[in-house]
Amino acid sequence: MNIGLEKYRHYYETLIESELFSNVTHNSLNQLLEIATAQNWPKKTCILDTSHTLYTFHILITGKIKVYHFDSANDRLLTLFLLQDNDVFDIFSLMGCGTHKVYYEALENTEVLNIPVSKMKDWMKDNPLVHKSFLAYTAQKMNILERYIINVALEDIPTRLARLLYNNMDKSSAHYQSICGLSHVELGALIGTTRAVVNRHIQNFKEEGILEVSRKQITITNVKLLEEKILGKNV
Amino acid sequence: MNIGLEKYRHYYETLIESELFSNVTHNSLNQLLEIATAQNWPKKTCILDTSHTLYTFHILITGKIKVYHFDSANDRLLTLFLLQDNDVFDIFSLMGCGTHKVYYEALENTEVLNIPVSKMKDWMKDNPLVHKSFLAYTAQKMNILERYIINVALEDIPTRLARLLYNNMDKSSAHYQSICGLSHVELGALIGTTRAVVNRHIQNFKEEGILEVSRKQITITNVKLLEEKILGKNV
DNA sequence: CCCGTTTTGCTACTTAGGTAGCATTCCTAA
DNA sequence: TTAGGAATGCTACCTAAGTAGCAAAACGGG
Repeated sequence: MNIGLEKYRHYYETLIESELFSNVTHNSLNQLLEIATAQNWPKKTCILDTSHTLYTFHILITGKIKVYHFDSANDRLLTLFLLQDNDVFDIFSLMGCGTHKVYYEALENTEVLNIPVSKMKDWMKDNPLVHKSFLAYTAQKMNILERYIINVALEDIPTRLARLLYNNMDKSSAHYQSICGLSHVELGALIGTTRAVVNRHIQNFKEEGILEVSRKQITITNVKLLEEKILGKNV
Repeated sequence: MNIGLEKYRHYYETLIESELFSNVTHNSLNQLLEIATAQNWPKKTCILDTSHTLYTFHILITGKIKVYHFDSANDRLLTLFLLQDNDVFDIFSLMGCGTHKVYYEALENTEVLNIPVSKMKDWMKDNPLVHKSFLAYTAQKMNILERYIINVALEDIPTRLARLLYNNMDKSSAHYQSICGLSHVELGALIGTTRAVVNRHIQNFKEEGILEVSRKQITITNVKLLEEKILGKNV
């Protein structure tokens, strides 16, 4: 990797903390960084070429990336994952599962490491232990998907919306701000509906005193009521 | 394993053909069979105790098992997977992901191998290469889930139903029978709806000349029309 | 062979959610 | 500073899908 020592150290520190590379030797990690190139994806960068991730494996260092599917029949997006620090993509290309039709978009300024898939495969062959942590990682993602599908198939939109807000609530701050910076279109894509419907229910929540809104900003004012939305009215 | 030589050989032959154990030595495979106990699950056997799979890992030899979630709020089932030969469950318990709330039901007479999770973990430690094939296996399952969620979130029920029938169509036989032996309730659970709605659309398909029905038996009479249902009316 | 259970078919009703369209507010880049 | 584009709020409408309930048909164990 052709970069300054500081940057290099930054990447190294990030990877060493990742569970994916926890049982990799100092030496191997350096070898990984050797075959990687760093890249900056400014906010709104889109990867619409589905074959791109077929040949390049990515490690997300900082930032946020949306993985989504586009359905041309009814012109709608569905966000499958929000990737953050230490996420990697795409596992499928390492397995030779063939293309899967997903697109990527940077929701924030994002730093990624690029690694040619063939070289990544070689590196993994030299470091067979990583398969175990990659397996754990994949299982975790699969668990998220499983809950996702249960929500979409069996729960109504108020419940799904409430859960989305609840899970992304910043409990540390006193303000309980949730999913800052996402428009109603993005919220809709995250729960499998349209912006109009999201807006409708946000207005309802507002009337019920659950939250307050300003532009691209939702503040939960009554957490207890929000929890009730999720648990169902009978609880 | 305390069984006759023939049975043992049967299990051995089954496992050796599985992609999951393709790069395992003869010796290791025998060790695996040593710690396993065979069990027969008659049709309709249910595993409703979610902690069961937390302590016992299973390899499906022959038969068919439904993995499903139950939603008490609206009294509905959602089938997440149909497991067949050489499937294993549950990967999550090997990863220590904690319980995930799914139930199991044998849809046919089913032969499984039972292996205590702790012993399975030990065995995997001795055979680190299997992590790679388990990773590939999990990725494959995840891919199925991804398509599942896209279908449920973005497509209407006629399309989902058509796809289900199409994917399970027995193209080898001249009769194009689909998902034999499943009731409308089961079909509903497979696409995230209720039996009444499934029946409604099956009647529509029948009127359109796509299929014919008899009890627990659907025969596709016009594959081309069925394909059009999936691709959308504009194609 | 018969009785109870399961499966299926169908009617009628209700409603959540999708759609179209427009006006207002807010932001930002030229 | 301003023009154009996002983002939001809201109305009205429509339809797919969920629900309840019932009856006929088919099955299967005793």
